[in-house]
Amino acid sequence: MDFNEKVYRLCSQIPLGRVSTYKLIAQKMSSKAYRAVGQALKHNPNPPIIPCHRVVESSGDLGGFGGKLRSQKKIRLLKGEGVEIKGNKIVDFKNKLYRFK
DNA sequence: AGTCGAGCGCGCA
DNA sequence: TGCGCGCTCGACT
Repeated sequence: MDFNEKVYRLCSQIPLGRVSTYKLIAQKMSSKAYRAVGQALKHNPNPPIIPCHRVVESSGDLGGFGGKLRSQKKIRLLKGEGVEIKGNKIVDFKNKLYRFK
């Protein structure tokens, strides 16, 4: 089980209308390589299977794909899934946060 | 309170 | 082999 495979697995476990954070994912795999998680998702080998756009920063911000990158469409898609986004922040982030039980 | 720097793991040059 | 990244947190200001 490679590092990024775990990441992919966890991401795919995120229910519809929920989001998660890099930190939680890293902690779930007993690592503190938060950035590595982001990189793994960035390289994302299975776009349709892995909802990388549901993974955001722990502060509730979208992260790199929201404000910095031009991936505004992902936000649009995310909204369509039930995750409301205001600017580059997630509305009721804590409420929608999925903790990988 | 806000800013700065370090540290993790993987991918690419 | 070395550096950067879709980040996070602790320490200092």
